[in-house]
Amino acid sequence: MSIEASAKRTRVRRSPEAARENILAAAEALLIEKGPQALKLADVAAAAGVVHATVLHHFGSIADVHTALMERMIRQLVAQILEADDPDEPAATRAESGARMLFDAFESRGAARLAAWLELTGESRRLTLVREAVNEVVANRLAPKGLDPAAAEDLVLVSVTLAMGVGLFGDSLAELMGKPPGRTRELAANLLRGWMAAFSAGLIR
Amino acid sequence: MSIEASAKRTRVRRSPEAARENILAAAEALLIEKGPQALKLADVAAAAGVVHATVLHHFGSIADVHTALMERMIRQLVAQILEADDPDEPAATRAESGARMLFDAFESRGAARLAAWLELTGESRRLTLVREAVNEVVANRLAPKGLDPAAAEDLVLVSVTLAMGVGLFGDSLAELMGKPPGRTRELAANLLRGWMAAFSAGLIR
DNA sequence: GCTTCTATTGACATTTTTGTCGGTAAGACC
DNA sequence: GGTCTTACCGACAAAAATGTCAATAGAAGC
Repeated sequence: MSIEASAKRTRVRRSPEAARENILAAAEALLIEKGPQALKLADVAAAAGVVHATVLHHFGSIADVHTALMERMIRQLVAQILEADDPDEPAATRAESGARMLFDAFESRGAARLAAWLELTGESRRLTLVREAVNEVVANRLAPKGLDPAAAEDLVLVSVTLAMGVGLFGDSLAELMGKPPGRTRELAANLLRGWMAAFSAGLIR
Repeated sequence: MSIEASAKRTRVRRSPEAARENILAAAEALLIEKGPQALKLADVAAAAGVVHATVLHHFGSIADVHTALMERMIRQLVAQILEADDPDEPAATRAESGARMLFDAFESRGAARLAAWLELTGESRRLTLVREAVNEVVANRLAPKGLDPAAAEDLVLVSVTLAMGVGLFGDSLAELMGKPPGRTRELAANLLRGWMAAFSAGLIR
C-alpha cells in the first residue's frame, strides 16, 4: 500500500570485485550482529543493498558466500597478527597480544560461530586456506622465537581449538553456571599460560 | 506406484513417556550419524517409526525435541561420570577417566555438535539443567578430593569448554593442518595435565 | 551517438520444513 | 461388550529459503 510501491530502484553497477566485497562486508556485519544462521540469501542481499539474485550471480550459492566470508576473516586475522607483531616487545607480551587477538576474533568478531556453522553443514572441508594461514603465522611469528616448527603447529592447533570453544560456548556456559561473562576466557588464557609454564619448567612432555 | 501405496500402517500405542523416549533415542542415533542439522521433524519421525505430527504432539515443536535431547544427553553423561567413579582408584587415574568420558561424549557421541547447534539457534539459554549437573559432579566427584568448590567449578568450566572445542573442531582442524585424527584431543589432554601440574607446582595463580 | 558487455533486476518455480486439524483406533477401565 | 481417553495418523496449509531466467540498464570502448 506504499505510495512508492512500484518505484524502480536506481542501480549501482560495481566491478565484480567491489560487488563481492560489498556483499561480504555486509555479511560480516550481519554475522557479528545476529550469528551465522542469519546469513540467509535474502538477508545478506538486503544488508548489502542488492537483490538476492545478485548475490547468487557473484557467488553461485549461499554456501559459497559462507566459505568466502570465512576465508576473508581468516585472512584478516592472519594479517592482523603479523602486522601487530613488534619484534622489540618482550616475548611474553607478544604471546599475550597474539592470544588476545585470537580470542577477540573468535569471540566478538563471530569467527567461532561461523566456523561452527560451516563445520555442522559440512562446508569446512573446503577451507584449504587454513593450512597456509597456519604456516604463515608459524614461519613469521613463532619460528623466529626459536620454536620448533612442529611444536609451533601444535601450539596453534590447541590455541585455536580452545579459542573457538571459548568463543562459541564461553559466555553461555558461564551464564548457565552463574559465573560472570568473560570468566571462561580468563580461565582459558590461564590454562594456556600454565601449560607453557609447565612446559618450560619441564613438568610435562 | 507402489502396490502398497494406500496401505494403512498398524499403530503402536505407547505411554507418553515411552513415546518420548522412543523419539529421543531415534533422534540421538540420527545426531551421532548425521549431525544436528539432520534433526528435522520428518527425519526424526521416520527414524522413530512415527508420523511427524506425532512428534509434535509429544514435544510441541522441533526446538523442544532438540533441547530435550540435549538434556537427556547431559543426564546420561553425569550419570556415567558418577557411576564409573571408583574411590579406590588413585586420584590421577580418576581424573584421566573423567576426562576421557568428557571427550568421548562431546566428540563421538555428538554432544558438542548438538550444543553448538543450540548455541547458534539461541536455544541454549533454556538449558537450566546445566547448573545442577555441574553441582552434582562437583559435589560428588571433585569436592571429596579436597578441591575447593569454586576451583572445582572453574575446572569444570574450562574442561567442558575445551572438550567442546575439541569435539566440534578437533578432527577437522587437524585434517586441515595435515595432522592425524585424534591429535587435537591428545594435545588438549596434555594441556589440562600441564595446567594441573603447573597449578600443583605453584607456577601459576 | 552507437555498440557491446555484463552487473543487476523482478518475477516465477521449486523444494524443504514446520505446523494445524479433524478423524481414527488402541488400550484401559467399567 | 461398551465407553472413554488420547496417542496416532493423513491431508492440508503456509512460510521460508534457494535457485532459474529473461529482460534491463549502467559504463566503457569505438
